[in-house]
Amino acid sequence: MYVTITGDQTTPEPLASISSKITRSPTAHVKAGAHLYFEGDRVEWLYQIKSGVLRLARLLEDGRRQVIAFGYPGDIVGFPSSGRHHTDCDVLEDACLQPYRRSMLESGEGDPQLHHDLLQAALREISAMQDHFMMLGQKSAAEKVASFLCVLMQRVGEEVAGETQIALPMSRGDIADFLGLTTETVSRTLTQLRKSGIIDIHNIHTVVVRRPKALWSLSLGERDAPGPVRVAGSAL
Amino acid sequence: MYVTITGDQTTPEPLASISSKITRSPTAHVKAGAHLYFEGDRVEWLYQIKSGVLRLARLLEDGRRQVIAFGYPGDIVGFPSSGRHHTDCDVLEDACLQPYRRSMLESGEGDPQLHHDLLQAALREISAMQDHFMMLGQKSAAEKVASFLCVLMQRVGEEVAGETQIALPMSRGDIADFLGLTTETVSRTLTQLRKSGIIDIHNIHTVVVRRPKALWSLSLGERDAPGPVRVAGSAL
DNA sequence: CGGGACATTGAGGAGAATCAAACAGGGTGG
DNA sequence: CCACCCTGTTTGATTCTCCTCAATGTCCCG
Repeated sequence: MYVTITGDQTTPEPLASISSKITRSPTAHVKAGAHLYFEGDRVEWLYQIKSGVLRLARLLEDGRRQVIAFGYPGDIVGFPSSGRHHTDCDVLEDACLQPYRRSMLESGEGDPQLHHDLLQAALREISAMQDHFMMLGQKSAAEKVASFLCVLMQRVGEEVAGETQIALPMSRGDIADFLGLTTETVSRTLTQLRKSGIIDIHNIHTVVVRRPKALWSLSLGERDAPGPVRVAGSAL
Repeated sequence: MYVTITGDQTTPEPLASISSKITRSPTAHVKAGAHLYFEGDRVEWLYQIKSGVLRLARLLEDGRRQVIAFGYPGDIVGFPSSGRHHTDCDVLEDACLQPYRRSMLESGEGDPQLHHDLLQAALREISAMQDHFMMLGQKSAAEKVASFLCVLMQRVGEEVAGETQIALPMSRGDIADFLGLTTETVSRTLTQLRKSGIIDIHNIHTVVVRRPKALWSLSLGERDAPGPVRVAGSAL
């Protein structure tokens, strides 16, 4: 999952509908905390995520870390470069994965449809990463956090009592390293969104979007938030 | 071309050696200022750059721009997403391009070798973009500019009188929008590199690297620059 | 109940953006 | 051929966003 909010309403990351009927390996179940692979490992399998959440990250020797992407249902992870993994990947939330042999992507003998689908997934990946560049390079902290929440809302938001609820299985530090911010800035920004009545923080790992339009506006860098301000209770 | 300086000495972006013998279209020559395609255009062709420099960019409606990549010899541009271009592309320096039909990437009928090479290029693209994330999200202005110059040095540096000369066909604004900085910051950073004797600015479009090791150190965020400081003349 | 990891909040400062002004350089027209 | 202009670059002054450092708070798990 990348941050692909760019202004147009298009959803550039539709679920990859892999349509292979044959040579399907049994799905793998992995537990939170497990590592799928490390940078430099030889690539044997790609995985399509059926459920759960993964984290892909890259490290600099001085300790700085970039979270490259979060893997959500529908995403495919493990694209090889020169036959090797280029990120670390571990599990944030118990996941169910559909493995595909690397050869299905690179040669596709025996299943042209699967080969085609995996290739299309790689091309969508490139396009989504380009949008993510825009976010990393040009957006302010508030826009980044708002964009991040918007994407999650679209991808995995759950309707609860007429409002959209978002699970955040990752830590604030993960979000920070994903958006190019610090833990403190992410935390402060979320607090501000809460105080302005745009979101509600049910608990550390669950937020509720109260004013989706305002969140969307913020993600695009618009100053004023549309819609009525419904701050319940708080006299701040 | 992406900024792929991550600490290890590996060169993650070797020239793609497309080895097709058949169905080769004649090369196309395009002049500086020309547009190859726009965001949203239907993709008919991919291009491998034989000479010259291209610029790939994406715009936000409020005017902000992200330069996604510069296209240098060896690079392939035009990867489709849902059959369409996802960036604008224009020519910074007169270029010679080898076109490949989109179908050669997506189905590859008739030339499996070409199909394979284009796919590998797409996978290398993903990997290079991941490194670029690291740069955009985690590096300081000085590190970004130094990293940028290091990559250019490797890719297109010319040995002139024992020193490496780099051509910069793009504007400071282009560099800024590529690195997630402003024109002024890029300019100031280059000036600082000049004053510290690491580079020389022959003219606006040509810099000479005087102390490659120091530039490399800076790109990794190391405080002190190794090697003797040979500031000729200037008493600053 | 206590400990540890993570999150929030605060104060202060650094780095980059912004605003503004001078500067260079290349092309055009007189 | 030169003066002028236009665009892009450099430099300076100032502002402000976000980072850093530090303290406090909260939640989960043994």
